[in-house]
Amino acid sequence: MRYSHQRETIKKVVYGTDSHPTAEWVFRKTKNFIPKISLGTVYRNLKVLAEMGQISVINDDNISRYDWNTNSHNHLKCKQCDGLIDIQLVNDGLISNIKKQFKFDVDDVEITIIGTCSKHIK
Amino acid sequence: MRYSHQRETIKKVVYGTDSHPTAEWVFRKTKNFIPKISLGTVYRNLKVLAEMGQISVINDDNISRYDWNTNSHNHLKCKQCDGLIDIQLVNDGLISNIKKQFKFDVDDVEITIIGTCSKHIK
DNA sequence: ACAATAACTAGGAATTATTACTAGATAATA
DNA sequence: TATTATCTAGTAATAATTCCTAGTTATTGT
Repeated sequence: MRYSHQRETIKKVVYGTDSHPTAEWVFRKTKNFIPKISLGTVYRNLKVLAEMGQISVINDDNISRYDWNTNSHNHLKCKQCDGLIDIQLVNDGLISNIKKQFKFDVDDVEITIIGTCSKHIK
Repeated sequence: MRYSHQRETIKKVVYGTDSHPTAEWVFRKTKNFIPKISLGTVYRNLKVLAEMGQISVINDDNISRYDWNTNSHNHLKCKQCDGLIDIQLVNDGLISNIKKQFKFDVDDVEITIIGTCSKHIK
């Protein structure tokens, strides 16, 4: 893996937000630093960063969003503003339970809680 | 909403499997009954069936899959065979907890457990 | 039963997100 | 500094899904 200015900049952009941005958003932001960067470069580098474990990918409504937070965590998803909020739920016992009950080797537990965030509750 | 042979057939196809099929799969199966059905019709009707609450939509790796089971339930997703297995986890207290802790009105809790199913564990 | 009509369909074009390709640019190395 | 393997910009291709339109069909009133 060779150093690349593009990849470093893309990484900084993702690390600079909590908004779980899409590739398109990362592309627009990165253009502020590298105006001639191409969308394909953004996609390719988001993918390699994810493969290297430096960012994580979130699957949201059939589009990919990216997250600097690679620790296993969960999300509150607001239907009103479409925002994703990070939370940390403790699943003590859940994993070992699943393993016993279903003979299923657990790698990760994805929990997304859909609803309405405080901004939209009167 | 008018009766339509196509829609009824599509619904029966979805209700006839536990495999959480994609639109493409439903299209192929439905063609056995209505050879001239078009993919657009399948997509449109899957969407209206979901809007009517008669089927549910699962977002899996950026493609939509459909499920006759509209009760809130959870999934085990096997990385090896790409299968989805229905399970029912009890989240006693989780919802009210989230509501208190984050002032967030919960509509649904989506839990997908990623890993390896029994078929692939030696 | 029949005509009127609003909703539905097939077929194909359009759109959106993403990946693939390629000629030229650039980081690493000796 | 020359070599070279990796990377990028730009663009074409692909995949999933939605949109559009002329023709078809279920429904309703007569």
